Amino acid sequence: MEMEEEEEEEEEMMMKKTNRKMGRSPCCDKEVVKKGAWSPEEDNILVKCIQKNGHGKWRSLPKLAGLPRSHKSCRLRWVNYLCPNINRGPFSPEEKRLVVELQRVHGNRWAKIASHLPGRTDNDIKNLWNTHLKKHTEVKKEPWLLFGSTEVKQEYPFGHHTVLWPWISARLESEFMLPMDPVLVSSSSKLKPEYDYFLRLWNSEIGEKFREGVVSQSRLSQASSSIKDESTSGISMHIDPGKVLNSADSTGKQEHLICKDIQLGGSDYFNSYELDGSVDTKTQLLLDVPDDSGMDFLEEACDDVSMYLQEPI
DNA sequence: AATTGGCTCAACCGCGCTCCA
DNA sequence: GTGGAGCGCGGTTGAGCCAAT
Repeated sequence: MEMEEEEEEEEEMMMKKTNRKMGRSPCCDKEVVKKGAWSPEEDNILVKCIQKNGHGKWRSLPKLAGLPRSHKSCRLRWVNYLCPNINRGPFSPEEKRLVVELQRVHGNRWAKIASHLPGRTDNDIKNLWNTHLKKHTEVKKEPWLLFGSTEVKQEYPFGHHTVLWPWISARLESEFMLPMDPVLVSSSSKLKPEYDYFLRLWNSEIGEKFREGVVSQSRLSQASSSIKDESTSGISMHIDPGKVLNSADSTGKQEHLICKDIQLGGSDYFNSYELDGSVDTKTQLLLDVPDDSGMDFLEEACDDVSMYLQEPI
């Protein structure tokens, strides 16, 4: 049995070497392969084969397992269904909210989104989006449309503006990733216009108070259960002086951003950052956005947050 | 009871990227 | 530099299920 497998592996190696020189071998897709739903027997064979040989060599796996399936089909079956890490339960409201926020940030990059949701596959998320969440596309594009909705009033009883914080946090988390790309660091002009706007919002008095925990933990938890706090300051940080990033603001002025490694307090998604340098406390600065930027709703959010911060806790 | 329409989700298809000879 | 192999990803399809008519 083992001898046979060794011979097969050797044959596989020989085929690989030969194919390098003789062009593409007949793809298994073109052979007679079984399509359609997988039977429990096939699942069993695939799982046993992967447990024995590991996954990664998808091309050779169908032959190894003796399955009349394409390597793509085998991979898909494992990745989307048989992998033991997969969470096959229904999506929680929190997961749905996260998918919506991440879709807003990343677009239809389902694999990227799935990487933020342990146990969920890109296919699951894609299906969730197409079947449940797509109808909210307009709201996704224009979050201020959430203002006043019954759902938001129920979920954000302390002010509908708070619905924006998870969204803003998600944007920041994503946008701050951009300068970490060496290409982008060396060419900040490639940064998206919105990037600077979100930085300034986060860098504002309001953002500062938000970070410092003026918005108390209890309220934060109601504003977004995605953001977990460990201390009264709301966010626990560790400074990494090695990560000093540059970005240009709308005037071309360079700001230095010190990226901090954040203790997430239970959330592995919402990283947070604090800005070092010229902290502009004027809320008006936030509103200095072109009319066609699509960010006008933030003006209302800023007003709401300002009023909110003055409310007794 | 039969039909229809909508919904869900597993699976397929094809494109594009990366690696390597 | 070029082209093939291998793989991952996103879009799409279609079978099965279920509720409404």
